[in-house]
Amino acid sequence: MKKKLSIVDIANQLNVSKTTISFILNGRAKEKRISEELVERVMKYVKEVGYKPNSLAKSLRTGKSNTIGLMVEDISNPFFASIARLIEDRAYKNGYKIIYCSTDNDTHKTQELITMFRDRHVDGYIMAPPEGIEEDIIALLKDGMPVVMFDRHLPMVNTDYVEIDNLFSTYNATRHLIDQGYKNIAFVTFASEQTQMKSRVQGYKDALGASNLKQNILEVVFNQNEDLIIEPITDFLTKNKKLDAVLFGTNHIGTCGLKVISAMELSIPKDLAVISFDDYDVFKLHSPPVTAIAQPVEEIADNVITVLLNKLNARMEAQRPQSITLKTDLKIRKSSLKIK
Amino acid sequence: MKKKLSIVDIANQLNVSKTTISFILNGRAKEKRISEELVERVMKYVKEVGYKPNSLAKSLRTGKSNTIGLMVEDISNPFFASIARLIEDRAYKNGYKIIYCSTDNDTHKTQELITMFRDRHVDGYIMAPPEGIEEDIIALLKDGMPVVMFDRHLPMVNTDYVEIDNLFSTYNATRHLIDQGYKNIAFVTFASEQTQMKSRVQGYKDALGASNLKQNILEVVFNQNEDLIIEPITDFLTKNKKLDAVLFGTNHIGTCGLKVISAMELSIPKDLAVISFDDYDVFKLHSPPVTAIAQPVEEIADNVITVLLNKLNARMEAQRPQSITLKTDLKIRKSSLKIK
DNA sequence: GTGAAAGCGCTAACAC
DNA sequence: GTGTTAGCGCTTTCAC
Repeated sequence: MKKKLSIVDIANQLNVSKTTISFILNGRAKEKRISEELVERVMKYVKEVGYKPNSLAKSLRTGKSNTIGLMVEDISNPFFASIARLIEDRAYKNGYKIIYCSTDNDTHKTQELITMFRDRHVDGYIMAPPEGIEEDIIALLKDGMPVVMFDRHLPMVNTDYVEIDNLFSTYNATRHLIDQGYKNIAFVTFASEQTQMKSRVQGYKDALGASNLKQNILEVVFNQNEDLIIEPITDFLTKNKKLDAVLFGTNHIGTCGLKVISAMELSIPKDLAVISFDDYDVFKLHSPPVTAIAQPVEEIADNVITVLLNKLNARMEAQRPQSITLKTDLKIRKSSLKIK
Repeated sequence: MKKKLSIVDIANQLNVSKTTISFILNGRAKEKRISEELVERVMKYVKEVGYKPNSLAKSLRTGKSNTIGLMVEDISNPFFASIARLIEDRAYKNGYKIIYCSTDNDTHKTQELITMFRDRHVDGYIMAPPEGIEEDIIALLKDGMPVVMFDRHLPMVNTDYVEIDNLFSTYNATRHLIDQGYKNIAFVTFASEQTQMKSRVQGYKDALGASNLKQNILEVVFNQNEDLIIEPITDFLTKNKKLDAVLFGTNHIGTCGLKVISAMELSIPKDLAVISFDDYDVFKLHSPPVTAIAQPVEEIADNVITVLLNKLNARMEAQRPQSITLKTDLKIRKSSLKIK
């Protein structure tokens, strides 16, 4: 177990002061007019012995940790998992590490996690915030921490966010069902005040309203336990036999919905047409393939990290918060077509 | 933006030395025989002003960061995502944070990531190691870092790992196909020397051998790009028309395989019976539902973190590395039954 | 151009 | 029982 060497060891070995080494290592040699020859000698030696600065000490001194805190609803949800993956890649490429956690949409848990992140001195925050966390975020911002939200935002909090056009997404999907001739269209969503869910409901309502159709909305609770989602949907579909189409507000609800439909032995789209939010393997491979509102995950991740890196690099000039809205893509498949 | 207070501020405010504060905060009051009255006064004040010790300084001093490095193949793969989620929960509950990354099974990338983790002074490593990383892990172990592997292990590296009984899993699945009357059973796997993949192939071979059946193995390359998996499978299935069953060696291959089968308009199980590794929504919801080898993800995560925490807490006594092997569960569904 | 030294906030050996 | 003090390894001001 070779002892870790420090900047002092290097300095002693080379008969130079540690200040000089520090300057050279931080690329400030030119600025400090350190001789090229010395720079080269130091660099060579450093590489030779494989010296790595202690990032902890560096962070303690500079107050920067080169770490980004990422908070998603649930890392095992495919939407968040892919976003996390893409953000991870981009962050590492820019010298940042990611610490992540799943909030479960739980305000209290999220508060604790924010505290943990603060403790660890993360340089910036990326999050899909749960409800009721406004105060904590505002406190963060007040202390000068960059925060970028995605998937949803908090109307009372003035910070950057990247979202999709939720309203148009469901409006468009609902219109598609109407155009196909469906008349009793249901919408299943989480009971939630989150912006994205509210817009999704609104888009659905708007589309129905424009055609004078009746609303059928089911709200389920957000929960890790699938049974708590499956049960109310089963109930709902059993009681509303007239429904001829259903739009699921999230991928998780969509997956659960498909399980219910399969258990009830309903035929898609003959008995019930289906559209779900988020496009992924379960929907693509389903028989029949399920029409889905595809979110541009790569674009979302790209935008999120770009916005955050900008803020991180330009801490000085407090720029105006940006809000970015991206388009979704309705992937039309058999599950939503009308059978003649 | 209120200035962060330090232990010195507390000490001054209370007219006590910072050592005393430190002892009290670290629960060593009893041991140091500090008066209960003082302890109470300090605790009360600390809570009142919301003082939080600077964990960076603490880490610098103690050499402990309370961080665990988690390396998976790909965080967006549902198997790894669920494991990560479970490990995350358990780790947080025990006061550890997780830094994670996806290795892409790329040795070079993994080396860089290990370096990053070392830089950040993680206390322990959890990883599903790619091939060729033996040296780096051995170096880690030599420096006294706890490393726990899962999903696979490195035969040349003597450290703890948690795995499933891969050999029996595929043996059993293959036997099931044979019992159903299938005779031309293929196995699709990643071209890999990793222990888990080798055992999976072996299990398949053993089962066939016992029944004197011919092997049909397709090896595809590990790649993020699905097309590079879909294409060879398409090719393979097109060229081997006699096949009547196929066993997919991982969930990702299984998903790709289903896409191919769907594109080729083969009927499951009439034209081709199917079994895949890993049980998740895509397989459960498929029509017909796909027989799958279910890994006990919770058990895996539990064991991994338990083993690691043990090592972390008992750094002194170098215990013998443990290897834990868990059982899988073959979920038999329609896709592998013989149609009469 | 280079070096000495202060200090980031904390812990722990040692002194009293 | 409590306080003094020496670092952990680094950056950066200021002096030469």
